[in-house]
Amino acid sequence: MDKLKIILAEDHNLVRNGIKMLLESQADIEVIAEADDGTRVLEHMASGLIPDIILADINMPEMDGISLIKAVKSSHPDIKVVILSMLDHEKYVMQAFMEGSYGYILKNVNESEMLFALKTVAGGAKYLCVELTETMLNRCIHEASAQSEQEEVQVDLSMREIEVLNLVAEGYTNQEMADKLFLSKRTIEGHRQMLIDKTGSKNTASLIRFAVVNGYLN
Amino acid sequence: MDKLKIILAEDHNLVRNGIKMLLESQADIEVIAEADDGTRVLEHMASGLIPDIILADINMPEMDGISLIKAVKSSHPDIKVVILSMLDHEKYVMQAFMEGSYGYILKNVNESEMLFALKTVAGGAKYLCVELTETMLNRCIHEASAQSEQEEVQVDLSMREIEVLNLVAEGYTNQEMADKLFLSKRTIEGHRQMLIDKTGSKNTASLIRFAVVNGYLN
DNA sequence: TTAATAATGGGTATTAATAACAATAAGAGC
DNA sequence: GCTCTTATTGTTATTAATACCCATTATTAA
Repeated sequence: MDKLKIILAEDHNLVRNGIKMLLESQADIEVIAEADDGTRVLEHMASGLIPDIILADINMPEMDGISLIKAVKSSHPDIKVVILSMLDHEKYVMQAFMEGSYGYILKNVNESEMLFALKTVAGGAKYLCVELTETMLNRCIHEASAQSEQEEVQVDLSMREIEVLNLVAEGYTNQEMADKLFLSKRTIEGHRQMLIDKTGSKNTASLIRFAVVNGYLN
Repeated sequence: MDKLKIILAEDHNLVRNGIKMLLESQADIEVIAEADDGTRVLEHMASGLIPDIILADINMPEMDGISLIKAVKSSHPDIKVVILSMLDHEKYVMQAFMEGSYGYILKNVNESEMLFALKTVAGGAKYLCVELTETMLNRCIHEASAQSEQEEVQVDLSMREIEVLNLVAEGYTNQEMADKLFLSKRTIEGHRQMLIDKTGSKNTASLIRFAVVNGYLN
């Protein structure tokens, strides 16, 4: 099996050398080039150095990691970019993956995780470091539990009522709905009264708020 | 350093033996007990076999993995349960972590990921397997992009208008709001007209839907 | 089979909301 | 100082919504 070819892009010398030493200690990994900026990476590639993976700091002077992803994506779509970062801001994580990053790793990962990440990415999967995965999990759990705790209000509405409810929310008047549904205006009025009564609302305004909050609108 | 002590709970013999062989081939891991059901795990622990990690199938005959988490949590809160599963249903993943699981691993992971997962968990972090992390990432990206594409509607509302808007959504009539805010009923009517005009709504109903959807209600 | 319920409608009365014509006072910006 | 905007209020008219009373029909449950 060939060695995994990597270009390392990181503007701080000490950090770059440390990571390089770690990677070169592995028999199946080879750092074929280094760069202190995104533009330098593109220059390397233009001169024929084609890696499997680019390991890039998200924060570099001229061209940052995110911009580098875009540039690489368009010229060499099969090269995988992995972002290195000090920041655990979720915004950057999402942005990186949306732009096509294959990995996002905080700089405080240990050796084994870094190597595992590179092999995972080399295998075609995406990798998010353990610490960030945990953060994301906690957020999802939070959202899920917040959702489940508020969904106590459950009202049994008929199909017709839900249909009318949706039209009301779109701004239709009783007469318009009656014409649209081939019903009497009086019937629609009856449904609306039922909706207000069943949901315990005071009027249309509070009814619609209830409907949106509790997900009764398509 | 001591060996990592593991109890393996899995009702299918072949699978259990396979995993056991994989783990025992590692110098720093020891499978101290096996079980074909959650209840058997508790029996082992009652008789003095205390592991660092319990690796448990989510689907077992009597007591499943999730129930096992709860039982272990209450009697031995420092023991970490890692769930093994065939299913990639997100619901189970969330449920497992909400109950206090330390890991969730699909059965199709390779050896190195399994070992990495166990070491990560032993170190106190939570672990979600690469495949599921990717699924979750994709969902987050989806949500994020869906959010950003709809948030084009931005209306500049004054403090008063937002105040009135909230009261309207709570079901107050113009007269009630006028009394509450020490204003003329006619003033409230004016604000409501502005709200409808500014947001491009047809009436109160569509105004309130707009307000909830776009987050104008506290 | 009978009773209950949901969907459909009618009548009528009252209340609330919407719309379009205004004016005045206060404050911000030039 | 002057202008422009915003918040405030007025008058009047029309339209829409709400709240009761009720009946009929069809379907469902007991």
